[in-house]
Amino acid sequence: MRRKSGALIPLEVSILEASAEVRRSGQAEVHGYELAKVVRDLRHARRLTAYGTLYKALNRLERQGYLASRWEEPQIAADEGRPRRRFYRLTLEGEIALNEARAEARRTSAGRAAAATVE
Amino acid sequence: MRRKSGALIPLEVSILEASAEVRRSGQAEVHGYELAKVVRDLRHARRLTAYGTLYKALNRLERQGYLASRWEEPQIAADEGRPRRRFYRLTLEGEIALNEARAEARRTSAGRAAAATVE
DNA sequence: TGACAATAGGAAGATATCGTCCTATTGTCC
DNA sequence: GGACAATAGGACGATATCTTCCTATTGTCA
Repeated sequence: MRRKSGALIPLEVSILEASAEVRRSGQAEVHGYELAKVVRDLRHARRLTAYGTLYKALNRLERQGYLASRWEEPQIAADEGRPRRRFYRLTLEGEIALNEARAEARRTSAGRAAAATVE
Repeated sequence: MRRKSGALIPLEVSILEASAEVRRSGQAEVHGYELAKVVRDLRHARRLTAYGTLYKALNRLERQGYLASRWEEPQIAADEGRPRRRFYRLTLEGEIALNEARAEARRTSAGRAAAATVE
């Protein structure tokens, strides 16, 4: 797939959506692994087995400035006996991009609906 | 498999063997994942895909006092960007047990050889 | 429109450790 | 010797993140 400059692909929108969702529920940050679950639910059971896909998307979003990340304190992960997590949070730019994507989706579906009616 | 009280099973002998081997090469400790490779080599390419088997054996050996373990400093794993390791080292008891197992193996193979010659 | 280039997606593996569940094997006791 | 109980073994999944390699799709430009 080649990227239409500046546009977000569906998976990326889902990720931003999930980040916003998580924050709305009172959590400032999410780690990738948990995000995977939320995204999986948002896209209703589309399995997303390949975590590589998600982590690559997270990287892209961070490079674009839509997400910011920080690594968990090593001691905490050690205390809880699990691998270290990397936490992501939605940035202001990310929020704006998400809103634009939503608006765009509305326009498109409206257009599609109109077209469907006309046909 | 039921354990003959006090006896070591082949995998456990291999583990102790590998630990001794590693130490001989100047390394005081090994972590499980690396040990898996050494053991895999000792038992020539017997794949040992199931790490669960190895970690369970490590646990048994530690409970029996043949191995001692310590966890890596969380910061080091973090700095190197990988999961935390658990290091094992052969104890004195472990060394003794290993020597006994070796002697036992010699006796058995000698017995087998003799039997084979007689037959 | 058709070719090409760019890149997203998916599979799979690396890095580490551990838990659960079921099966297979073996020692022991009668 | 055969039944039973104990437990080792293996498959698989959880926890987390990331890399590599190949394929599929899509935007763009001629």
